[in-house]
Amino acid sequence: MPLTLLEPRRIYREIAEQIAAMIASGELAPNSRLPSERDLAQRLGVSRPPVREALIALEVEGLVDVRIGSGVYVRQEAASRATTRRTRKVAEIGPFELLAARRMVESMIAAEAAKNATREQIKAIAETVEAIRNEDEQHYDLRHPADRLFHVRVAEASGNRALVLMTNVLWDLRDGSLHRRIEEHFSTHALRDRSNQDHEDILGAIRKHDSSAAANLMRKHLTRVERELSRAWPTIAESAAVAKSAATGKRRARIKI
Amino acid sequence: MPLTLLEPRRIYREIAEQIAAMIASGELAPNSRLPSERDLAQRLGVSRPPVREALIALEVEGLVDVRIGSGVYVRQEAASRATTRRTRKVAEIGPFELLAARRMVESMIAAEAAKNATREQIKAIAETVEAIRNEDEQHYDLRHPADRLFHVRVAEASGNRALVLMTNVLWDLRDGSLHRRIEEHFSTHALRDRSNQDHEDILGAIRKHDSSAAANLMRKHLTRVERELSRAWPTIAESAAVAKSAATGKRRARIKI
DNA sequence: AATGGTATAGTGGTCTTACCAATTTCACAA
DNA sequence: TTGTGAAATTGGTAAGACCACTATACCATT
Repeated sequence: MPLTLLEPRRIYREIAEQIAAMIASGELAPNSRLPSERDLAQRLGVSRPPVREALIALEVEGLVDVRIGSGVYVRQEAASRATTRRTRKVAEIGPFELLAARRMVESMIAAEAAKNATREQIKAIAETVEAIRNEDEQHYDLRHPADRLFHVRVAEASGNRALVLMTNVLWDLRDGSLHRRIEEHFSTHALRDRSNQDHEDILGAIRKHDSSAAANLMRKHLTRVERELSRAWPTIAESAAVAKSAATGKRRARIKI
Repeated sequence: MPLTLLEPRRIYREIAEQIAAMIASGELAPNSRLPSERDLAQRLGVSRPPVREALIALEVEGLVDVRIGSGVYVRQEAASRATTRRTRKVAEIGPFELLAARRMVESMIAAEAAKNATREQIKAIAETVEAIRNEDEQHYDLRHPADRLFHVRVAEASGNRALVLMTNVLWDLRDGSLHRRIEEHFSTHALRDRSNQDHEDILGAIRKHDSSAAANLMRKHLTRVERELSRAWPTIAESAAVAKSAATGKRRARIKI
């Protein structure tokens, strides 16, 4: 019998959720002022601290603007931001969906990097390739921050910080539970060695400023990862199914692979 | 004489900043436990509420994990997340840099949308085109949420939520002060009409499932916007220079156009 | 009439104290 | 050795108070 794993109720989250919903629905218009903290606390039947914490959470998310001595105001872009937030959280983006996106975005970035990379940037990329190799020989099993760093450095070589941000956001998507499970089952020496080879090839193309080669190699790299992941998928899915059955209700993982 | 516009000190931000720095520098390792709230408060010479607010801010940013009755723990991916956070905030990404990125990313997304769009998704895109036209005739001056919605809907038609997220993140970058100034000076009927025409053309290509045409039209659309922006740039830069001279110290806008 | 000062009420920021609920620890008993 | 339960620790919330800042209206001066 699958038990419903419940999460502790934290008032500040419920409050933040309510206010965010009101902003998303337009009930709270941009630039409008929220009730005072004391008012909100009284109306919600709670004390001030949780209300303040909720408002700070919304402030960090960029939904509201706190002006000392004046009040809390809804930001212009709050409504659309609330949407971004939901895309990120509501349904975890599966590994295949993510890899498809990365194949498109990162191959394009690699081409751009080959076009614009400076000597220093190429050197920085080479360092990460070296770091991954050394890491592998000793304790290859860790969560390889160097792998991410390689792709981020490539993006930096494009000279466009928006593209760097794209790369970081894509990699941040790997934090979900399913992705973590993959990390466990999907790290063997053989796979790592081939990835390292791919990285070196990409670095070579960037070094020669051959943008189409860089794009193709990056695409090939990610296609290969996808292929190997789909091969290993049955094993992973099995272990994931167990965890999945334990999660129910609101917490159910709505994962589209 | 340029005056330094001062911002109110908010203890919770200073605390959060300190802890985030310790995480980024590795001083606080992943999975390690932070001192208790009471300890932190005492060591920092403040009371508990500001400490809690700082921790909640870090929690919202995904840097730490709060476990009731146990303690506050540094998340695995905290270090790299801190980097993403910095890319986003440290230096505002300028309009030309952003447009360059959008040209690459969104044209690719448009191609993908043309490939995979369903009838419903095409209809949804058509609705936004219509909405923009109606909006223009009445009060064209507002911040056109429909424009953003058009591009988001196109991304949704790609069938890949990671690409939707990319689009949203790119548009969220337009919140900075400089971008806001642009909105003011860069909205004329003529420009709007041409954008609407572009949108209709893109919609047409997607409808025909002509992916290369969709990509080309999207690229053309953004290239045109960039061209017209660079034409209007002197006026905008002038008004921006005034505001810039008022911002000093930590708040200086490090804008790379 | 315009300007600058001032009083006052409202608001967010912080502090203090206290208690609750969940977790963890650990000594003690079976 | 293995449970078991009480105590200590930790985060969550409540209540009340005070401070600093903002906004507004009013008053005095120019």
